[in-house]
Amino acid sequence: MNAVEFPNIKPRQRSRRGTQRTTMLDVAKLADVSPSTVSLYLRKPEAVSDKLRDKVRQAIETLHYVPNRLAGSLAAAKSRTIAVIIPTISNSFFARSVEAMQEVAEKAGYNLLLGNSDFNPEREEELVRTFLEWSPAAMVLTGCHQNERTIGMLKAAGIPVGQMWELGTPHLGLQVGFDHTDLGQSALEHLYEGGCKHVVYLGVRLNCDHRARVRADAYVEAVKAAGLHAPLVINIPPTTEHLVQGAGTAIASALAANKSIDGVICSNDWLALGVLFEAQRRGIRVPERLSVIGYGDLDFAECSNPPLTTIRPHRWQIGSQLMQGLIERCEAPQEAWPDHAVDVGFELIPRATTRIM
Amino acid sequence: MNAVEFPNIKPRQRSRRGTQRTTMLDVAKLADVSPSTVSLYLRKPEAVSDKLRDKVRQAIETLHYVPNRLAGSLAAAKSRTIAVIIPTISNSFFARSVEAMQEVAEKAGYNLLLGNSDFNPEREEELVRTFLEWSPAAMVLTGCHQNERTIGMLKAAGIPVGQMWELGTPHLGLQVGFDHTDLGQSALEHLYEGGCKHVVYLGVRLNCDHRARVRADAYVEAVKAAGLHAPLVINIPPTTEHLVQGAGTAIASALAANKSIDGVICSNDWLALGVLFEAQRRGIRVPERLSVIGYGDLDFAECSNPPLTTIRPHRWQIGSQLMQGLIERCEAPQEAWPDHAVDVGFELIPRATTRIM
DNA sequence: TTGAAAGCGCTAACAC
DNA sequence: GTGTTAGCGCTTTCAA
Repeated sequence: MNAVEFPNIKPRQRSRRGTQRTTMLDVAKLADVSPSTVSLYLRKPEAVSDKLRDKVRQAIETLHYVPNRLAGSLAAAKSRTIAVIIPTISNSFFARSVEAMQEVAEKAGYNLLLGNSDFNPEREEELVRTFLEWSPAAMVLTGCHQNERTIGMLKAAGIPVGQMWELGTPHLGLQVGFDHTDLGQSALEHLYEGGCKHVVYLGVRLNCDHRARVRADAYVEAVKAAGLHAPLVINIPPTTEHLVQGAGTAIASALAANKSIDGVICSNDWLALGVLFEAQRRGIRVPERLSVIGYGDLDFAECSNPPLTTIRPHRWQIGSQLMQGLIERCEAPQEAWPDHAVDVGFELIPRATTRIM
Repeated sequence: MNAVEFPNIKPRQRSRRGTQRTTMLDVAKLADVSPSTVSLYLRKPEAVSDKLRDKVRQAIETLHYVPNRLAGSLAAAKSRTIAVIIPTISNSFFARSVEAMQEVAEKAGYNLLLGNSDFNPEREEELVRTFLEWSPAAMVLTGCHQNERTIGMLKAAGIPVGQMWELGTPHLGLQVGFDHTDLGQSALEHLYEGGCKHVVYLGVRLNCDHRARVRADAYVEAVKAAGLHAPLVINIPPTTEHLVQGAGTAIASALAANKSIDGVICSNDWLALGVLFEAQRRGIRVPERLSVIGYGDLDFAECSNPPLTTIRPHRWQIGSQLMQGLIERCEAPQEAWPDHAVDVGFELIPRATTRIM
């Protein structure tokens, strides 16, 4: 049996499945203008007459109107979100770049969708696929070791793509980074110039961190070219929790196996710190008996004992320049997106863990 | 003069402002089913018959169809994005929690929109406002020092809200964190128990980092209660780039001003490291002459010289538990969102920079 | 189990 | 400068 049917008392309370949310229409009604005027006001306030501008502003305020970006982006077929994929957040190298990107993006009215790939191309692919569903205005990737499918999706998406921290192929649009081969060579040269006769390379995750791998490879080639000794790359097992510890252990056993080692290039400052701690523990004099060079110029590098010689990447600059360029592209026609690479370089900071002769 | 006008050859190439993008309609046509069947397939594949399921799957594959989440979220009046606001990314404390949240969120099919407030309530407010425009499914904040307007917006939004790293008021929904007052007291107690007679507190950004401030205040109260000496809170000027350095300088001058100081509680392990470096430089024996306790249990704490006594917050757990709870709330009716606080505690790790008697 | 149809809240082309 | 109107691509009743 049917219950007594009330006629629709409320004359269609905002449609079949209304959300009660304050909409642009509500604002328009209150301000006594058309919805498109409200829309225009929101996008180009200067194109609205003073009188209406005031009315609209006031209506928005009294209603606490919050525009729905979902609807806006859908209608405009473009969003103001930029997707960023980094290997890991817990790494101040990338974190600083992300922070820089946030700052730049926000000023231009963009939001960041963040994901971490954990140095895994398949996860990167998955993230790109998911992020693309949000119609981002642009996409930022770390390095240039994307797989085929990722590249394909990105090409098909037709949005500006940025790659940071590395220069090379495949080139997906805008690159901001520096030459890791150059960096690896510079580190070795610095140690040789300081009088080292036998330099080893200490790294972690060399199998998945492509950039560290490139630096290590550069070291190997440069050692071969110099011909003073055989190259040795030590890859610390990635028990991430005890990275610093691992470096100490690794260098200790290398030193035990080969007494002639007198220089270490570390894949990052954390490892270098571990080496320094170990040297201290064993009474190995740094830099006389063992020279150490790091990478990153992290906070502690300047005041460790002794202060660490290291190589400083321009972490902030990488992020801000890339985002700047990307946003420009977002607001320019696609024809104005030539492939472009910006080499921001790096800086070798000689301190007290290496000798200068 | 008008050019020769061609009649509309292409019969309305997907509407006035079509985006050429492959849509659900394209898939439906190819699979020879209705759009709603495709939609259903995407959301509940098991509700579609085997035959149609296959046809749809195949059509999606051949067309490389990527659903448009913007449209989906708009139509459904809910999205699968969760907004996260942290003070700063370049801080492995929060970074680890974010990583944990990412992992949990992703498994459940959610994406993270990230923003950093830089410890500034006004920036936080601005971020909340912006993020709300995206109709997030939930919102995560750090700590519980939101301003009135932020709280108002959040209440009005009617979405699950999470607060991490701190327990207290205002309570906006789900809190996962620990008691910083307890932590401050524990640190002091530990030093007193080790025989310290005069303990100072070393911090940074105490004016904006509420949690560090709470720990410092707890120290002050506990010192007063013990009555052995006057409390002293040193607030390092926030020249962030040389945090470790700053700690060394600060402790050096404190020690010079008052020779009786024999213990330091550091607001984080970085500062503690700076103190350790400084002690080494000046030949101050740790822990005999000066005991040091940090906070964070960062990577290097275990293998510094001497290994650092510190307090470990459960960074990963905070993120994963909070996200877990939030997602549950997203999928439950609003009535099932009682205010709830989870105290995950912390762990004091005694190592070699403090004495145990 | 499947399909038709009516929006979700907004933008943008166009006319006035 | 302002309003009218037709979608953006999807979800979700509702009826078959």
